[in-house]
Amino acid sequence: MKLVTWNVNSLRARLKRVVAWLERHAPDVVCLQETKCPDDLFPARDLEVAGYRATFTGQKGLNGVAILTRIETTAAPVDVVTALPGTPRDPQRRFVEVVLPGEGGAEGLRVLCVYVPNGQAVGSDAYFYKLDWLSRLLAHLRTSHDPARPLVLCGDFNVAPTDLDVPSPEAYRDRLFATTPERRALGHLEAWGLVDALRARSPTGPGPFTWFDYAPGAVERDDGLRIDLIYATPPLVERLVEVTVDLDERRGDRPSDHAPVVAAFRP
DNA sequence: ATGGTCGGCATCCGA
Repeated sequence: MKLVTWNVNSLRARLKRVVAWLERHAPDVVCLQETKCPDDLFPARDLEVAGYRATFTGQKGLNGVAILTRIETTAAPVDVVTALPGTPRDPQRRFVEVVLPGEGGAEGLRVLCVYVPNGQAVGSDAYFYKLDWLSRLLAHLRTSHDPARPLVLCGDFNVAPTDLDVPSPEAYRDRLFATTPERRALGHLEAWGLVDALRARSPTGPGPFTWFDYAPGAVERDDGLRIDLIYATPPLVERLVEVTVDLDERRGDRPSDHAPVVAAFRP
């Protein structure tokens, strides 16, 4: 089973690249963030032609997430949730969750796809919204899910989990994406039972980075951040083969500013 | 030492 998480920075602007990528790699599960696409304009037909079912929630201009599943290999999603549980309802479209039923009574896979708020600047209202959003995500896991079951939580977390995930720990000390409260929030997710899949297989750094600024030369200088993460519960980590960052997809003509992160699992 | 680029939407904002 191959799963990818990818912040596409506008699905409609990226559609040709996304479809070409899906045809080249044939992933079974695809978690997309920043689709920037209202539901009535979501390119479901184009994705279906490419062989994928889509579960999505979006809004005009900003945010938006989707989970695509390969029709040929994957059962239709059930138990769909399209907003981060909790009150008040989050007005921003940043969360989608599905269950992919297993074959012949086998246990299914729960998939959560998130686009964590950026946070704008340390100490800003947006920063506290980000921390609050992460604590609501933790509360949802604690109240509704079980780390002993197969579950993946993946997406753009807008947090570099450790000093291995930034180019220079000194330069990033207490900066947005690397502050203690942001990292503590990820630490709580890990304490609940999630494992950072890439770091489990690639224990040294710095990097690999998944996001690079559009400013010229950022990719060549390897001046990025690792903020696109695949968290998995232990029964899935047991089946984890490898996790890779497709840096090629960050190059060339009009790429997203994020590279796809791909995890392969044994059946 | 500074600031560079995108996408969506409207001539600026968020990233």
